[in-house]
Amino acid sequence: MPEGPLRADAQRNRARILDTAEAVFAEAGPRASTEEVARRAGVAIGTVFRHFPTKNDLLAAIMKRLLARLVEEAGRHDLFAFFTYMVAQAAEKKTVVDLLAGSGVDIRLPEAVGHLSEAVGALLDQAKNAGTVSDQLELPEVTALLVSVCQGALHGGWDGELRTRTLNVVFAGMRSRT
Amino acid sequence: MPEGPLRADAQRNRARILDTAEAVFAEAGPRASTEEVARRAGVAIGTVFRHFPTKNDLLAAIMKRLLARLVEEAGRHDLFAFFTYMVAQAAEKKTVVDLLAGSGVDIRLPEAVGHLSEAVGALLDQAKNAGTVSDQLELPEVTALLVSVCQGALHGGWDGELRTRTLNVVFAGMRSRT
DNA sequence: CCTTAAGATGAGTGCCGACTCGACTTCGTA
DNA sequence: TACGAAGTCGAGTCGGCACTCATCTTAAGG
Repeated sequence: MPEGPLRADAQRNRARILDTAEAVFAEAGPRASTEEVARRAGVAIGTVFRHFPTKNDLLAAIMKRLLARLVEEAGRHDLFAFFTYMVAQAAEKKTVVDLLAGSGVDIRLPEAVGHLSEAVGALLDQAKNAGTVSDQLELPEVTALLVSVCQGALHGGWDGELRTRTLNVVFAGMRSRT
Repeated sequence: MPEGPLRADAQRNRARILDTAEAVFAEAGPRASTEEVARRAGVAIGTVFRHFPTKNDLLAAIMKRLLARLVEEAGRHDLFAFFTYMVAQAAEKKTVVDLLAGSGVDIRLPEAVGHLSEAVGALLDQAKNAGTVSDQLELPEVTALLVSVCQGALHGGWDGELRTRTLNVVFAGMRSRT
């Protein structure tokens, strides 16, 4: 497996596979078969395995992209808006949440997750300075709440109304000093 | 498959299988194999399938027991204590939470879940009357929060400290009127 | 063009886990 | 104790899925 730059068609296929896989796993979770991904990407199964030697590699690649996007997105929101954004995304990203939590598949993306933590940490500091959250609030519980609420939204299939009501309770909790 | 009362040895095996399965699935989640359950219960695989014709039947039976226990437990706590109790249990009950959320396996236990909802509803009313939560707080978001926090605790593997801090934020949110 | 190595293909392999079934064992009863 | 029905056993079947590899195709430098 030479390391040089990919041939044009290989680049195209790789991108296609990544996009398709993201969609497939978002719909069906990490249990979806690699063959389904290949089929919907319009390539042979062997091609998928050429680019991503194991299914985990494929999942890891998707995760990395998604996390990078989230970090970027964090820069565009304040803490509350980012919570709302992530919960809204959760329903469409079964896999992200599942994997962020480590269920089923073993993937280690310490750096990628670390970057997201840092981003949330920045939002938290900013919110503290603005006085919109209690200054006793710390990163660990913020992260814990974020993951929790995403999981809940994901598995519970909340509608817009319930989502708002639930987030409002959490936000109220983050504002109030204990 | 006659319906009459079970033979003594069959009753023993059935109970053994249920207990073992609960432990196995609690440790490894619903992905654990039926054979593992049989092995650890000290019975042949065929025996498991005699009592529970499909794996889902087995999972459903476990869920029903667990939910019944939770409803009973709800009677012994107030709303906040019940939250705390459930989160503490979550780590040991991978399967309950997973299945409450419907991930992976399709099981419908409308009545059993309904009973749990009722029980939480009762705790909520009681808390409202006691003035320990906002009277604008409604059952749907309470349930959503409960499920979320259990999921979070389950997947995140919170330690005692973090668990307390996180729950305190949620409790503060439930107390404060929006 | 022509060459050639990177890449694509897809039938095939091996494994694992849910579920079956005919032979065997045990319980409960008379 | 003897008998039949209920229950147990576990090797075997079956399907699904991750992964392989010999063969064919095509991009890209000369």
